[in-house]
Amino acid sequence: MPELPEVETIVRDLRLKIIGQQIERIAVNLPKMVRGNQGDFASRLRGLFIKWVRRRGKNIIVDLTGDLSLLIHLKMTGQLFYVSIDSPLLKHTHFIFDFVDNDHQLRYSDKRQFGHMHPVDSPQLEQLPELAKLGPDPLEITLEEFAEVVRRRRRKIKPLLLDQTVLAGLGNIYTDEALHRAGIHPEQLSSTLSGYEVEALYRAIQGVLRKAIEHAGSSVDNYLRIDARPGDYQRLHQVYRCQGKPCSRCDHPIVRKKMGGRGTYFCPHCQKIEPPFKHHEFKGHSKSNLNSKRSMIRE
DNA sequence: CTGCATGTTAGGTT
DNA sequence: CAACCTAACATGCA
Repeated sequence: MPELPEVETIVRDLRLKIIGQQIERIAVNLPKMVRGNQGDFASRLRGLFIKWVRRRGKNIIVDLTGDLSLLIHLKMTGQLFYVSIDSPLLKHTHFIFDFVDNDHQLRYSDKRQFGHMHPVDSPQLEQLPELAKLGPDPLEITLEEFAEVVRRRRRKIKPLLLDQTVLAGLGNIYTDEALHRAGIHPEQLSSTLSGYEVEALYRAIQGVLRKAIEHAGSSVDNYLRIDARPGDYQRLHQVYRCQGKPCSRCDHPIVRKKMGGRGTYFCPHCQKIEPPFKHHEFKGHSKSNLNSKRSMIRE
């Protein structure tokens, strides 16, 4: 569940709490959640100071002294909490970090145990396949670069946007929200998008992500902020888990459809699959082209 | 009991 | 090589 806006919120909140702190000890309740050498995880990190916290796609990177970085991926149900040592332990708490001279703990809990923590020598971070393979951040890519990747590939647009090697950070919620905002059908072939549609999609992705970060992410199912408060953006979802509700733009009901194994939410009325644009048809001024939204959009 | 939720990777097929 | 499909991971919920 945690996608770019949720991970970004966690990273920003963590920065305010743990930068400069020294790790006193770590309790590892479920060693298999550690990637790399499980045996020396706690001893390797003990005594180190937290220098910085950052995000790469949906990964959290905690940079420590001693040229060590801790790579954390929450996958679907991972949660990080920074809470008082007195606060009751949640059921699936797998790691507890204690800090020197501090009455708060950093806790990692993960119901389904898909997430992981991975200590890596900082200089070698970028060579890790899981980071090296990631595409550009959707908030940093330029329109030109975005247009290039979208048009060079020949894939349905939704799975393309979900592919972390193409763009790093979008998940199921924000692809559906962005496609709705741009008025593009999730199964539209990426190579058939007009220049206008590519730009609309680019702005929709960035607009949705920025808004979602402003609202501290979407709390559906699992995600909570590090102080256990929920995010706020789920109230602003236009399509995700809104099946049956009227579309905010055209009033037609939002539908849910299984696509490539995942739930996909869209408005079949204002997100239509457009046929590939053919220049010679346009030059001929065929009636269907003149009357379609597409021909108005294209030069 | 069944099916569904979702991120990612592995492995296989087209 | 690219695109696409399914299974797997583990748990809880309707």
